[in-house]
Amino acid sequence: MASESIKGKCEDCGSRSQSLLCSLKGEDLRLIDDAKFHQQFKTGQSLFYAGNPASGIYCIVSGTVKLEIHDGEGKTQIAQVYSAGGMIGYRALFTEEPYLSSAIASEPSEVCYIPKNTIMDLIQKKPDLAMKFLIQLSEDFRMMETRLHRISSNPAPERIAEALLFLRENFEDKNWTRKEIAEWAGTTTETVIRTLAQFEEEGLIEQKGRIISILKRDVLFKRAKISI
Amino acid sequence: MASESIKGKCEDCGSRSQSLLCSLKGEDLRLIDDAKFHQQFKTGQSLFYAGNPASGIYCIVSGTVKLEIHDGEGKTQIAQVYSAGGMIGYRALFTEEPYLSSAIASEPSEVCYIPKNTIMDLIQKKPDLAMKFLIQLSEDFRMMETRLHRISSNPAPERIAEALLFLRENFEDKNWTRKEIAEWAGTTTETVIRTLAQFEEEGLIEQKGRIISILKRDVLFKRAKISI
DNA sequence: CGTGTTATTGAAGTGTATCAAATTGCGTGG
DNA sequence: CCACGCAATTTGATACACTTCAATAACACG
Repeated sequence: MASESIKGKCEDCGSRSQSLLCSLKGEDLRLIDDAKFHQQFKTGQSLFYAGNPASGIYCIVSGTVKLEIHDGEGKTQIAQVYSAGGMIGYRALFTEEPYLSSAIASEPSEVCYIPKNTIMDLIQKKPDLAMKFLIQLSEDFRMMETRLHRISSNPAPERIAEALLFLRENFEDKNWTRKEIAEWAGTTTETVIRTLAQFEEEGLIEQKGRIISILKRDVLFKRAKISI
Repeated sequence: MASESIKGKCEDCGSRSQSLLCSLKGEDLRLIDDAKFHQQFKTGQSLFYAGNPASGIYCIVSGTVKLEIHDGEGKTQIAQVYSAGGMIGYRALFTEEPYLSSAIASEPSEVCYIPKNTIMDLIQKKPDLAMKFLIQLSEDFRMMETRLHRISSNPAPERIAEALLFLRENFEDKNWTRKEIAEWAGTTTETVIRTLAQFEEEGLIEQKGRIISILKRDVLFKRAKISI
């Protein structure tokens, strides 16, 4: 199980500035402060599983958490990834449905859990908070729509190039496994390995053991067919 | 170009009851009534194109409209489909980004265009309208996430079975072309045709010319691996 | 220092896309 | 109402990208 630690204050939280919720001030911030639960997760541990009822949201203080969708045959798709300042499961605030995906810490992570009703009360009080959620949701939606199209219309090398870029640009310090890259790109570990070898041969990247360095970012972008 | 017609009243609109927006009453409804533009589109005509700036939303009065994403090589993906009561482009209310997809009438359709600021004023006035949008967006998001996973982890026959069911259950009276089924399922027209022939051989469906009848709905569901 | 995950390589099979060409069916205009 | 034209459908042949399975090597972790 995840370990609970002594409550820190939102005021002192390093990722507060990036977070939609915790950028609140004064009285409002204190409400969250009082209601939240602070937890730590080791790599591979799960915040929640698909099918679990959703009763609150998770704000990431540090680390990286991935949302995985599993099918019956062991295939896993990484639907989304969040790091410090990110907010997980907020869609559940507005629907009664259980989680669609499982949340797994991809590296040691600190997380604050905030109960649903705390947020809902806040939204009642501050209607412009709803607008912030709308903006966030709209952006996430757009990204999901883009991925749907890319995954269904691009061959594996394009998707892998895109995955490399996306994962590196958004999570600079993290080293992703080939399995994770595959699960993000919607392909297999073996195909990722073979494609990375190809990219290395072309001088686009360099592999030192498990570490991947991007050498020609611009060429890789072209390869990923990212124009938008 | 689409033809504009004489303004009807929202009060008299047949699809009002199903629509998030038009289920408003009294004064609020009248605001929309005054601001809206009523248009008609023939099959294949476009409401807007990907890349166009978004300045309002479209409410479908009758007919069917599909959102298509195109890549550079002529491949098309149907991202979403809406019929009477549906609302298109509402995500644009909350972001400044241009449309990601093009909206095409899939059969003769009546549409009401409502300018962005009319909606935004209403949300200011009625904060719970924001909540309705949040709910709608959350549901659409969930569906998109589900599709992403399905498209990347299921082989073509599963996806086609799923497409058949989805398109039939949600748009009963409409006959979809094999091309449209392919564009929804993320495959090619030829594969759809061959797979339909297979389904027919198995007695799951029946094809009379361009019309597809579903004979064994439950078996088709199993085939589509829909459990959730 | 073992043990399990991650990475790598090879061989084989196949699902699907692609291309091409013929046919059917539908809507439109004469 | 019929004929024309175009789009939708169909079928076949071919190619190959990718998955799958299997077995080994390298690495991280307790």
